[in-house]
Amino acid sequence: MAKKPKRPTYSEIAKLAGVSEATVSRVLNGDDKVDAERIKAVTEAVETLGYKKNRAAAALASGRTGLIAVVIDDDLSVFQDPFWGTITNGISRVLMENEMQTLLLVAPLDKLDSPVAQYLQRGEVDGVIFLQLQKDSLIKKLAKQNFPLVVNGTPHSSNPFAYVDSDNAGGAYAAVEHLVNQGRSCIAVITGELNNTAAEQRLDGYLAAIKSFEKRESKSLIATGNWSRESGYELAKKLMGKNPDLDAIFCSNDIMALGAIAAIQEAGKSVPEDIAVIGFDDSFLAQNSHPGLTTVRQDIVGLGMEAAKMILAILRGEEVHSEILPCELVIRATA
Amino acid sequence: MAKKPKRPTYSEIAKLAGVSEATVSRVLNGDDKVDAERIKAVTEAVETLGYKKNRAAAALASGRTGLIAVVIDDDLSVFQDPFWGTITNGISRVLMENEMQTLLLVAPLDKLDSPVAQYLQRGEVDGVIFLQLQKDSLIKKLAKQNFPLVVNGTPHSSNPFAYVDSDNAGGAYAAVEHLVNQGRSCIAVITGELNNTAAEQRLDGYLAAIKSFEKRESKSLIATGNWSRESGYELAKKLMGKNPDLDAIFCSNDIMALGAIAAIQEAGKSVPEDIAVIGFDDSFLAQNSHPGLTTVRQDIVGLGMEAAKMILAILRGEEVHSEILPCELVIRATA
DNA sequence: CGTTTCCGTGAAATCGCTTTCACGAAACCC
DNA sequence: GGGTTTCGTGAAAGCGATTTCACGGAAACG
Repeated sequence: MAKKPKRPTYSEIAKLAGVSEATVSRVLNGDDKVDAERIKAVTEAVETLGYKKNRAAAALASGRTGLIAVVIDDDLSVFQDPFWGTITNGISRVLMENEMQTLLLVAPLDKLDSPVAQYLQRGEVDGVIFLQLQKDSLIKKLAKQNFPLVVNGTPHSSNPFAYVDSDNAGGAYAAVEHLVNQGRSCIAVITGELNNTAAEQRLDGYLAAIKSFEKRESKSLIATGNWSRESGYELAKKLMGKNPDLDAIFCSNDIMALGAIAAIQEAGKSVPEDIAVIGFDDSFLAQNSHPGLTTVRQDIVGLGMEAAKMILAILRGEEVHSEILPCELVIRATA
Repeated sequence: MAKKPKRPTYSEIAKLAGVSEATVSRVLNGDDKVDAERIKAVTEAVETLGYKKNRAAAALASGRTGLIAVVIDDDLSVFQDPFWGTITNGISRVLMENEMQTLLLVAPLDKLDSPVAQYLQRGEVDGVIFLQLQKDSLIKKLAKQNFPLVVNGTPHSSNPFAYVDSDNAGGAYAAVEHLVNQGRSCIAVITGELNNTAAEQRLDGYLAAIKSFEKRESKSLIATGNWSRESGYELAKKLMGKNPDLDAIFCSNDIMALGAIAAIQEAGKSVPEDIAVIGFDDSFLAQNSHPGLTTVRQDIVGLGMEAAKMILAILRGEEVHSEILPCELVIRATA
């Protein structure tokens, strides 16, 4: 099967460098209390022999595997969404630079004793990054056990675990601000499902902006959607019906924005002349829409990179604080 | 950091089952030449102790890591594409069922001595699945070394490695057949970049169908695109210009199809009344387009699952043959 | 019935690295 | 200056499986 070129081991390095294997280990693991000369000798020996550590052996001896699990919930059409691919890219990049590997765990998370749950608690990985926190019972359990973990997305209550998230509220605020600057005065919002913190935060950003720019506030300008194109379409219709002077809609994601645009155009109005529309995510959909959808972009790779950095910090025993990354308004044709 | 509930080892199992550790190993690794009674005893002991194998130890002793790498090229906007997330899902599922883990390697593959290349050859994984084979120098090298690998996508020449792919030609054929059945007679094609085997195969399928249904064949009906919306838009314009009686376009992906539709509508014609359009991929884009895009769906999860099964078979030392999965025509509004 | 082959089994070596422990030398203290 | 710390170092004991090897009994042979 595989060839056997017999890779060098500590034994050879130790011999060549004229030190003990223990010292080789110390040097290779960055233990500082080693004589500079020996460090140099070992480093050179490693170099000339082309030594690469055997991870399995290291893992067995140390109990640390060098693996970080990225857990993705299996259900849903999660996989239609390029989001997780992008964030995983960011994670993987940072981990690789730090000699750690990314282990992908795709599985349903509902049950506390699911294979994944067991796997994680079995010490097969050093830490875990959750890409979604809807079903957080497992996360809570692990957090309670003090298992190194980082979550993507803001948790509901003041949970005890570190997380990374985009500045959803800030992004929404910027979107509304842009609409205001364009002279829009009757600005509506179509939210996502409100049991979701991202949806909440985007709504909060909208509300904060409306208040701070003293635009019209009204229940009739707030429509609760469910992220789907359908809901964007229907709710835009409703909003237009209730508010004849409506001149802008901020949608909590791109897909709903596209639905809303369809509804507006069907009603014989034009975008953005009559009604401006802004989405959220800057998804592939937004990038390939016509007219080009103005939207709020998240730094998804950045989220992944931050998450990875945080888990590494946790493993080093450092105190970590959650990170909120800024969003960027991408102005195209619809607003 | 982590707790120490001291997991059971072979030693405990052996004691409880009244056999040697060697026998425990034999049972747990499916060696058949063990007395049925002892197998039962060991199995029960494993059960009552809740034993789970320590992978690091197994890896060290056996030289097999239980890890399969999934390699994705880092450059490009690969990550905008949900494709790889979906296929990885399929891979992961099958591997998990077989007690193997999915290791994600995201990295540039151009150089033969890139970190990833080194990593793979270092025996840190048992096998590898490549999700893209543009830059196949590394793949060829590994294949030459007899390293267990599977590739997604049809390789150019008769390369010596196993691959999985969708039946691109068959899907294209079905699309054209559908157009023919609808009474279309002047059917054009917009291809992808032709250095790409998928683009080639889709074109081949188109050509085969045109020939077999005896529709008009002409260079002027074949436009070479580059997968982008822009190229779909421009080429559709050109095709309409050259062929006044054009009544259908088959596009090699959804994005170009969307571009083509825009061009057609701009020219004052309607889809599908005047000109029918079919895409390829059934991407998120297609699923959320209006009017609904008729397109060809690949079984992407299936590709992943097949790839995983193949690598497992290779590891078992079995002979494997490449797999071509059928595509399915998804009929919506545009054709 | 004696001899040879076959087979299931356990003892023990091994995989390559980490880490504890103890030791001698150097540095510190009063 | 004697005694105590501190510090760098190497020997050696694991880590928890796998796998080779040799043994003894059963089966097969002549």
